[in-house]
Amino acid sequence: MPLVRPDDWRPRGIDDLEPAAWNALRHGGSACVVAGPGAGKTEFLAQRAVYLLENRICHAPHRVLAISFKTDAASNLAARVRQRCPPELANRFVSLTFDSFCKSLVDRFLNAVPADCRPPDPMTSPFPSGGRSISFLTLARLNAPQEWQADIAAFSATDFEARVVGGYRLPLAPQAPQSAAEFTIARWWATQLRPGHPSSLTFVSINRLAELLLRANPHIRNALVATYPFVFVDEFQDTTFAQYDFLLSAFSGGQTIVTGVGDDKQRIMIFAGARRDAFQRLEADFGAARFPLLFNFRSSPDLVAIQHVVARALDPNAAQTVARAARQVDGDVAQVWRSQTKAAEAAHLAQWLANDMGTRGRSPRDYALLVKQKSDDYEHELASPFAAHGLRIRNESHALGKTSLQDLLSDDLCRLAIAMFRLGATRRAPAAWQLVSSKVLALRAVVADDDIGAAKVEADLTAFLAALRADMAATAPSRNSAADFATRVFEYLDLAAIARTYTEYGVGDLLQIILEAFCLHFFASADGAADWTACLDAFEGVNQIPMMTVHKSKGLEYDTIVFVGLDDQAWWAHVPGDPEGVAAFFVALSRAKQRAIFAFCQERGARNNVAELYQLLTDAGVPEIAI
DNA sequence: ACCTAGGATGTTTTT
DNA sequence: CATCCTAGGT
Repeated sequence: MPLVRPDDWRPRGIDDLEPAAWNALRHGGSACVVAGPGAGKTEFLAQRAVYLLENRICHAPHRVLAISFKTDAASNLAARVRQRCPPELANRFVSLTFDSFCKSLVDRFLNAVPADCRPPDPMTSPFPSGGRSISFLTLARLNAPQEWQADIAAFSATDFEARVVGGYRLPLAPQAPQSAAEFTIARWWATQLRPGHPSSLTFVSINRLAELLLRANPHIRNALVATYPFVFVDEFQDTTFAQYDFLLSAFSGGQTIVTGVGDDKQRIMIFAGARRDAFQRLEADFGAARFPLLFNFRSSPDLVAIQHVVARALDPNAAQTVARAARQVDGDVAQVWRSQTKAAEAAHLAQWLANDMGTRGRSPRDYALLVKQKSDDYEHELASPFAAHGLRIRNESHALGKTSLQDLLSDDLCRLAIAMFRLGATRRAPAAWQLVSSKVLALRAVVADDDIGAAKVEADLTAFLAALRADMAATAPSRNSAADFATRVFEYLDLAAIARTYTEYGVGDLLQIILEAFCLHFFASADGAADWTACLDAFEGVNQIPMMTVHKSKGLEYDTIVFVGLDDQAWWAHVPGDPEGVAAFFVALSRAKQRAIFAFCQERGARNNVAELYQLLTDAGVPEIAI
């Protein structure tokens, strides 16, 4: 394998890399970088990007393309690279999600999509129209020739799109279906692309159209390959059929060096259509070499030893990782808590958390409550026992109309409104002012060099905020007063201008969904708040203990995690021996920097199906304590 | 209007 | 497995 050695290069912003990371960073070909929990995946990718750019291994005008699954992962990686190298180099680091990359290709080269598959311009919002999968498969079967009906009946409604459509390449020219799969896929496409109708393409369709576009237009593919000699793919173990096939179609052939980073032991998205063999395919199709990273910068040595027991259950050849973080707590780093009733469990948990925060000087954000699913149920059960100890829970998935707390809090309009209210609640909020003034200038369509227009808008904004501040100071928070102020702020911002200025609110009903969710959450946060700052803190979850599913916790870390509901009821879908369940358990355990607690409550259910998970803890020497 | 059996759903992201 | 939804019946 070719090695590139620009010799004196040192990592930026950190002291050093582990030896395996150096090897992976300097490797001249494609690579599978196997990075367990706490290995510093994002840092590795950022350092490799800087290495390639600074040493002109990726020289202008060539670029490094980093593909992530989630927008925040893509933006975190981009921010890390910007911190680590000069802007003229960082500008050639392109960090996108799979879906935004595919959609940008289809949008840009719409007319190069073969005509019989070309969606109308503009494409409509690719969010799931919902609830047609089952009837769709039934209908397809009823319309199919007799000999294909049995095969079609065997397709599963839950993953037909991800596995079957996602793994299928559209033909360059229309052709008659040759199999049950092709027949059903053709019917499926007929629901996506209806001539004369506004199309509602899913993300899988957009991916397939992007793949077809590149295959049908070699000059576009060649330009893409020439632009990006280096491609990074984060969380490679979760690559779906469609995503892998896109990567293969677009970038295989030897010109592109692909770096896939991930960890099969954290492969928990099979149920949603991820491939089981993504890393093997990367080795086979791109000649990728394997580089297992061995350091764990997150968890204390005692926790790393426990993680290793679980890791060995998932992969008997799993290498022993090297703990680089120090232990900060006395006593057990992991325990199983066994309780009889949910009430006893909740009371003990609340008291223990309140006490631990007090004695160790920790904040609620250092802890996390992890659950398998249905966090709303656990939130309802735990909220009042926690309140009795002065603790509040921030349930990331908390339902707010058609959206959730986490989606509301990351929404641009919500952030703008909250910044307005922060400025209404307090004089000093420079970050909020920065955000509000720039967004309001955009909403009022003030162009960059229009100083007079900008001054007028800012004067108007200042006057609005001064009046808002005076009235908020004179009014206690309540559902009613919150409703009045919300109306006032949204009227000032001007919803029509918002729909005009930000494309995401222009189509579909996102604006309505966000407004409804904002009101629900804002009114609830105002209810009983001592003052407006307390209301806004409650809204944003300041000083609240995060609660989320294991799936959402992937990539995050906390001093102490408490897994609530390690029982057969919560793990109803788990069949003993299924690696995906053990992987979910591994993800939960490996979020902890210092301590992991597993709460078992007899009232919640038995522990026969999940006995193997408790056995792993027992094997690792984790004690069980009756509470 | 109400009952009931049977089916879908749950762990997810994405412009 | 538990819960919610809905088609089809009264």
